[in-house]
Amino acid sequence: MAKGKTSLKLVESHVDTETRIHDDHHLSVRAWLRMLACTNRIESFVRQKLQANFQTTLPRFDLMAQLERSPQGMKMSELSQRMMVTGGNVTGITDGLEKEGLVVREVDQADRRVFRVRLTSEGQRQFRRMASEHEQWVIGLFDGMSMKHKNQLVQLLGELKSHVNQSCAN
Amino acid sequence: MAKGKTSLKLVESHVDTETRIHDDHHLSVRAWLRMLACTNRIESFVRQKLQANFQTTLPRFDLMAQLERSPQGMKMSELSQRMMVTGGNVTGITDGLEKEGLVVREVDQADRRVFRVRLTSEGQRQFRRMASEHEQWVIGLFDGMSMKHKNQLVQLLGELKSHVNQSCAN
DNA sequence: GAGGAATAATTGACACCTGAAGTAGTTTGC
DNA sequence: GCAAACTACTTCAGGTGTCAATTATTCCTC
Repeated sequence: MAKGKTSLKLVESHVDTETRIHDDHHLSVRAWLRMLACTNRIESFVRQKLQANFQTTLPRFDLMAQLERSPQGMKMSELSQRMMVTGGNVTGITDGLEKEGLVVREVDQADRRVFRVRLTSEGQRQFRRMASEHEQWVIGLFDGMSMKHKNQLVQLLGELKSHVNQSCAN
Repeated sequence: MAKGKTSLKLVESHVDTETRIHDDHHLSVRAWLRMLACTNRIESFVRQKLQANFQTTLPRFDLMAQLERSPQGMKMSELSQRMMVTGGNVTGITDGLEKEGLVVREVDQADRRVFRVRLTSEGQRQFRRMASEHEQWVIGLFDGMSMKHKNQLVQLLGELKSHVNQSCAN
């Protein structure tokens, strides 16, 4: 099963017709499409910024974000779990970052199947610069929203997340 | 700039540490990461279902969804806009669907630069089956949520979307 | 009505991403 | 002890995605 990057771009079209959907039964679909629209816009924005300001990509940034909190390094399989992507994917992204000198693979002497990946000092420096900007971007995007509404949103999304997790468990 | 499918999988990790973030300044980041987590889970679920039940993918489904409302066909560039992806991408997805006999390209006599793409009758049949199931999946995922909360969510996301659009406009 | 700007679609290089198959090292159970 | 089962990682094929360059056609202006 391939998983093209962005996908579920039912978005734009449904967004266009969103106003025509009145049936309460469709409330779920509306919520979903609207959430998807928001997510895609924000992701796209962050992606552009990362590319323009740091010549890097979201997956690379994400992997570095994982490593930044584990100075002792992480196993490939841990990265895979945390990032919710397949192992093969982690291999590829790590290859790229290693080639750029931002991370290193180190064999684990205790278990020679394992690679511990960690940020180089260059990688750390670079990530810290990116992370602080990244936070500003996100804050900027949510800027017009009141704290109360942000809180409500966090609540509702938390509720949704748990429902989704239950449904997916099957 | 490459755009790996899923990306922004800061998700899982941040989700894990979410509870440790208390600073109100980070409310935006929390909301963002939580929304991303929800979206990714739902997308992933829908993707799996589409693959398992119909041996198709989300982008293909999305493209067919566009065409379904335009029996007279759509230009490639229209599809590109609606789906919010690049033209080159539409070319590829259309190629695949055409190969499977679900859509056809027809040259527009009025403007010979243009291809009109439309669903074949086979494509229509297949899409309708998929669409109704798709709706059920989404409704199922939102099932535990009260109508009131769904409405709130739709409201808040609408607000967010307009703020994001403004910020991105620059 | 001819040349240049604009538009429609494709192509190619590259980066993700997945699932499945393959390799190498560890554990387990008898 | 040692074969089978398991685990960690890589590799490969295939479907998305992007951007930049190319081709073909149309529009626009003088």
